[in-house]
Amino acid sequence: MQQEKPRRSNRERSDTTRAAILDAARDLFIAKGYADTATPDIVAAAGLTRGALYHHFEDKKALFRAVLEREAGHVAAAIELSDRGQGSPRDALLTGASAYFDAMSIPGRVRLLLLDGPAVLGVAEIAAIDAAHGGRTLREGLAAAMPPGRLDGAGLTATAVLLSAAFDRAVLEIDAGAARDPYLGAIGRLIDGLTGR
Amino acid sequence: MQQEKPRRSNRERSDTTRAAILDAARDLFIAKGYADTATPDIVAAAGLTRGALYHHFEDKKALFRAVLEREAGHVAAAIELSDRGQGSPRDALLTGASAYFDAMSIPGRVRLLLLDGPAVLGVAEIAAIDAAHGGRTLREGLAAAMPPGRLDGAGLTATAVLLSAAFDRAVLEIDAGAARDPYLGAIGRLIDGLTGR
DNA sequence: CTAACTAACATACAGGCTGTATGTATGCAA
DNA sequence: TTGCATACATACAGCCTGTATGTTAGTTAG
Repeated sequence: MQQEKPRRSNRERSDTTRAAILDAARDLFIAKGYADTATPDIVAAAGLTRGALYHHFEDKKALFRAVLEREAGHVAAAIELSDRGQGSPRDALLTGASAYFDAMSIPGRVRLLLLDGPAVLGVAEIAAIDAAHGGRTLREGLAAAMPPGRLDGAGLTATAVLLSAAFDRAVLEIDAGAARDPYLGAIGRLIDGLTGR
Repeated sequence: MQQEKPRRSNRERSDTTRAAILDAARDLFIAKGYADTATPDIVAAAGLTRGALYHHFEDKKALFRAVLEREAGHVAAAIELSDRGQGSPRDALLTGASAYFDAMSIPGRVRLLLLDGPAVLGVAEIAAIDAAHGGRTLREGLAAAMPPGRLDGAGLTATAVLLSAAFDRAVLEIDAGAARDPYLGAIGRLIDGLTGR
């Protein structure tokens, strides 16, 4: 019974352990929240020790940030993918909202991105994270759907931000057990009201 | 130099120390956040020891909850107070929004009620807290301002929840340094769109 | 090919924090 | 005034984070 020596390159080793730590951390952050998740538990779940964690990440918060960035990337990719529809600007907004609902219905994403994220990293950093992953789309979609010339840049930005907040709250409520249809309907009413029916 | 013996009743002692702990905790939770605030620091600021804290509160989270409830009460009271205007339902909504903006501009309230609160206590408990302090008003105000019969109960509730989310995000942005006017304007546009101009 | 260096971990340690258990003094009630 | 309960203070155990140090394996210079 000769043991198979892995003989992997350093790069491979780093990548796999990094991924293992990220996966385990994600699961535990989702299950118990950031504060109640201990680094010994994370590395135990990944079959490693805390030495590996602190070799790859500066501290627990940096690990959390890495988990969030990966998750935000997945959400952005899912929305991007659904963007092929070329209906009216109004329909494009509703399609995007629906895709956002779908993407955020993956268990744990609400907690990661909308609850623990802002509290642990602060609003500025969270805004930076999902701005880096395509936060422009909503503002542009809204600009396309609004009657032109009625809104200056600041007004448009503020409106897009508030609409995004409505999206977030909707997925929060749905995640907490609320029905999806009333919130998708309410989003539609908000959009229709803004774009002038 | 005879020392003046306080000779206070037990009830008095409890009330003052409870208040002292709540005050000190509020200041530190605001300044450093819930997670980075240590109970030794809280009681040191209050001139007491941890024994007093754990005598009056079950644990750190319960203390935080008590701080939040007091703060939510102040916000609700401020809004209630501004509610005397009996203009159109639409104006009443905008007046309420403005009052909410004012109330939440007290430093630290955004962090307490909108960032740390949901993350530490969970959305359900936060919802319960500000439902207990008059969360009905927005739904009722919206019902009065909307054209009647166009919305069932679930739709109205969802719309009110999303509008409330927009309020929250607006004060978050303003708290983070954004200008107030664009957001008050955006709120107005949302309301006008919902109520059919 | 090998010696030196470095990356990728594991192990050990120091400080701090939370929650609890225990001790003490003061108000209160019989 | 005697006994009990309330309002604290003090002491302790366990856990967690971040760092410092040790060890093994991969990489590179000569």
